[in-house]
Amino acid sequence: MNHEKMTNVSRKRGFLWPSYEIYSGVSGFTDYGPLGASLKNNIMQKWRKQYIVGEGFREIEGPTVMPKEVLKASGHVDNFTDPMCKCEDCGEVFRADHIIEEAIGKDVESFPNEKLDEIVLENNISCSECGGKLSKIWDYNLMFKTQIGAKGNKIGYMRPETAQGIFILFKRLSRYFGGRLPFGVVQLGKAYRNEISPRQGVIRLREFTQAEAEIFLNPQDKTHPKFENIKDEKFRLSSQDVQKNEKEEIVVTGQVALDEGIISSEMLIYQLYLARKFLYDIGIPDEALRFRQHLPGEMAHYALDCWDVECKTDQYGWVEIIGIADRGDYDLSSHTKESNEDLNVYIPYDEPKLVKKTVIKPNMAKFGPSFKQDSPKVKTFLENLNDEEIKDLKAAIDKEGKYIIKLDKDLELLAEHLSFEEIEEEVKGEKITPHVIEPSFGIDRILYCTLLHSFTETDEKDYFKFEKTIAPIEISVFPLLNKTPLTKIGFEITENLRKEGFNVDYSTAGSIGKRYAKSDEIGVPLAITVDFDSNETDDVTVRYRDSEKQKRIKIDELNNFVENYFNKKD
RNA sequence: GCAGCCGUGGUAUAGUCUGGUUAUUACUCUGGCCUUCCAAGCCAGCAACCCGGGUCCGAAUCCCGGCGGCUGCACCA
Repeated sequence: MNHEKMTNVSRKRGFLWPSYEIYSGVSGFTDYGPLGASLKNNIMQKWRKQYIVGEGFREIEGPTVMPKEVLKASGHVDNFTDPMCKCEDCGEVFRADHIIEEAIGKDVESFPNEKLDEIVLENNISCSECGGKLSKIWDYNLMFKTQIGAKGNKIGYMRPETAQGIFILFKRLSRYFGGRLPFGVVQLGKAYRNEISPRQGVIRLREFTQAEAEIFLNPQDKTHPKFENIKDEKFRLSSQDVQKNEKEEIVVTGQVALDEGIISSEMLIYQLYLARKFLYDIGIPDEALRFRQHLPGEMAHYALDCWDVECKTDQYGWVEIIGIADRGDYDLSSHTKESNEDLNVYIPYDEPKLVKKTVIKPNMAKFGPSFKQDSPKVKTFLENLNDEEIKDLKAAIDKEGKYIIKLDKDLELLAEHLSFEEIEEEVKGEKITPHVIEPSFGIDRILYCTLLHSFTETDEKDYFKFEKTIAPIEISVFPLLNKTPLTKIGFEITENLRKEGFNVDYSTAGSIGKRYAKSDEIGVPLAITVDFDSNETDDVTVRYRDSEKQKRIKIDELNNFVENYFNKKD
């Protein structure tokens, strides 16, 4: 692990570059160079393979510009802000709640801005730098704001997370999945947050890539069919208890974590397992990872429970790279309220439930004479009673022979007006608002950690020891010298491998040693060298990046050999 | 956003205090030579004073503003 060397190589070789460099750059943005872009794509492809192919989730792609209503409902318009104020003399900008707290020693977090303005006036709070007058307080919202359409009266925001795009499609998605829970939907794409002062390179970007899965499930049933397979997997956990009481991290199996209530559900544990498996497959070892539960005050406005996967770095300490949250029904309920669309599913019971209940049979023949024009009202009243009220009514009539209905006037209901019947009713299911378990991956951070932990220093060389399935370039082809027929053979080999779908670099530049060194450095797993013997013996040298061992392979068998090596199934 | 330090080819740097010839050096990179494998050698070449303004006969160098980087503070649902 060596941040400094790694970032140098990554800049030099074309993984990560600062954005808008020729205009002196803008912080909080980053460019992926040729190798970085490929690496990122490979990581995202691998992610798709795990969640879409492996778990049967389905992918959607929504717009990145969202109308205000969506983010109002999600809570981002109101909660994704900081109250700010500015000194009218020196221009210094402050967090309003902080400067107030400092001045009067009272916690005013989540007070409305008007209230904060009042407090500033009443307590005569001034600029802590120059003593100048403070401006009115405004909200600094971390979302990028824009307008939709020419009139400019439709406010839009760049989405601050990809998740909302899935929630707002819930009706169509639940129909797509046949109305059955659980189901999983994923979205990969850009999200935007206008950070006040981003630093730390690719760790905190204003525009970043997320890969999120939203798993909709029955709140009564957070089990997972594959939990059985992973219940003995061990997890290194830093729970709320561990953090609050400054205990050692605990290492427990999934089963124990469930039994002792450390993690609340099978589904959540299974997602922790999947997240770790993914990271392992792209070359981030378990030792570099830990699971940390959010503390109550730290939790986002929507979360019931949240576990971060954190990765160890030498430069930034433990960095959050994945958040796995139980969002409860927060989002679907909020969107139901805001949009007036029912975002729920009908859950049929395994077996219809037989519910015993008492129903009222009004004796309509007696109604007319007794209630006259009030008859329909009495009928409606009786029809709208719930089980509890029917019981009370029956009890009253059994005991006292009458029941007073209080409508616009009191009406006396007698035993002769109605009869009761005990029936058994079949209830087949109920409507519920699903809960959501959300694994949310920060792709840029994960890519950084992949670079950091793949970067290997030995006595001979420093290089990216990528897992071969994510290496941006898979094979290097080198004629030993820049001469025919070596170049001709080399070029043919390159073309053949490219036809098979391999990402191949062909180069004749510089000495063979230099080319090997560069090829290793950018993490190409295999190099193929054509020499003067190749022309006569029809074979070439294959060299492995990690061991630097070489072997001769017949040119005819080359495609087969590399396909086996990369285990490519297309 | 604030404070301190900093910004010279792709990389690492000399020169800045004390303004003055064609901006130093090494590596890298590109082309060539090389009949045999791990950054070799030889020849040739590309390539820089963060941006804008000011002072001055003259600015990489001094002054002001901006942008960016690092560190600290603040911020990071």
